[in-house]
Amino acid sequence: MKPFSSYQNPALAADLVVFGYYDNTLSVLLLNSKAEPFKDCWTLPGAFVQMEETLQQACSRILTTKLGMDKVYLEQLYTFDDPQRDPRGRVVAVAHYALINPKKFEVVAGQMANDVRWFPVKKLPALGFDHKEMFGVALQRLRSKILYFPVGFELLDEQFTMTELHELYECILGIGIDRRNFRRKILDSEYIINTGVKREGLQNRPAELYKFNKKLKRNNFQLNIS
Amino acid sequence: MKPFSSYQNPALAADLVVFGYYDNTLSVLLLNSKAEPFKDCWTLPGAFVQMEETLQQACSRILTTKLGMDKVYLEQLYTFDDPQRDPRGRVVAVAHYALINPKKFEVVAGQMANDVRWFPVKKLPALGFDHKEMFGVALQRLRSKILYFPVGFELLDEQFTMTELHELYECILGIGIDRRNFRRKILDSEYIINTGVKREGLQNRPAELYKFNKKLKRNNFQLNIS
DNA sequence: TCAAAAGTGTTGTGATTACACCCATGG
DNA sequence: CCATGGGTGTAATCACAACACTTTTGA
Repeated sequence: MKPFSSYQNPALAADLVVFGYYDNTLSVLLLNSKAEPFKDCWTLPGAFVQMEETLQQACSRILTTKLGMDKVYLEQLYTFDDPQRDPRGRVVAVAHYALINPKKFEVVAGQMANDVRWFPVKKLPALGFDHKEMFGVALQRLRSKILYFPVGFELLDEQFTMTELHELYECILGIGIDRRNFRRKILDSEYIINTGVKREGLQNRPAELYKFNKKLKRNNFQLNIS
Repeated sequence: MKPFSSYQNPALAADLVVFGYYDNTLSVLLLNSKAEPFKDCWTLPGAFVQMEETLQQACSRILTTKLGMDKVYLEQLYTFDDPQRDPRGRVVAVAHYALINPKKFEVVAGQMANDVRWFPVKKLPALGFDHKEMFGVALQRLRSKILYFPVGFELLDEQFTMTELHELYECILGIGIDRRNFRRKILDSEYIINTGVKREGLQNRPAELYKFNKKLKRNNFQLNIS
């Protein structure tokens, strides 16, 4: 049995939903493609998977070369396989999502794209391919994951205030959460540590700064939303 | 940009973790492969995805031609992409799991396999490729899914007793669940309907038979385990 | 002293757990 | 009448939701 030479295989792509959080807004990175079939359309960043690389490596390659990012939180989402999803031919795409802190990277348009921009998730333009669907799956996954796993820390600075974390959760989930109940829940979970440092220099009471408790075993957290 | 002819693509496979439930045991269907590289080894059923077919269709093809099954519950799990996972060459495999009622099908070994057998999940043999890992992901997914979605009904007969459903949950989750609390929870969720019929002929009190309430909107169920 | 955001506890309610006895049937 | 599994209710506990006032700072 030698299917590797005798059969034709679909092309394999890795596509990325890159989430970033700034100005109290959750955003997604989109490319304005230079090439057909979605020229001048916004699309998710993606690339064909090479014979010798893993999906993770393909994603890293996209992040590094096209976007100037590295070492980010990355998770596989779902594989999209509609034979018609790419007008150029059969492409099976494995969707991933990444979480980054936009402050840490300067986004640069690579050779493939005219333009790379952050779009607030509530103001997305029309997307090419089946990328709207990929985005939907990614947002859903992020929303459910943040309830039982501390993914939020990937989006914030090393140190952050309780209010910043609180606003991040409200923003991602799209709901209001009682401030005191949120604080208690988070502190009880022991996912964060008080650094003892305070954020000074504002014209109101200085907020305590926290950091993520990296030593924590998982399964210790379940946020139920109000 | 014409990557479809100019680049070589990895082979794409669909692999299946087929769960069945009988004799109070959750089992998985394995093939004893006739072909290298895992001749006389147990493996999960799988096939290469053809250019014109979807992953779902590839799975159906496996289920129909190799196993004589059709129209079963099927869900995509995860895509396995380690370049070394198949000694024959680069194969990216999209793992799925299926739920079937073994009573409804007669398992037949297709031309690819010497032998097709059900193995209780607690007594699995060594598996070829990375199929142990695929199985692990599948079991984990089934366990978490059954807590908020009525997948259990795919494994039982059309009509079933509360005790049968209870035992199924205990078996899949591998824990004991209080009988009265389970009953209350399930009935409150309205996922099942009392048919009014009873299972007669046993030498004890006849049990009421229930069926799945197919009209129910989702999101109405959250089983918390004791 | 004022504005603006940070910090803090309590109480009512609803859900979950733990638990034991009676019922219906066939042999 | 007995063995077997089927069916039922309640009380204690816990977790969550709702809620308002005080503190600290800079201007």
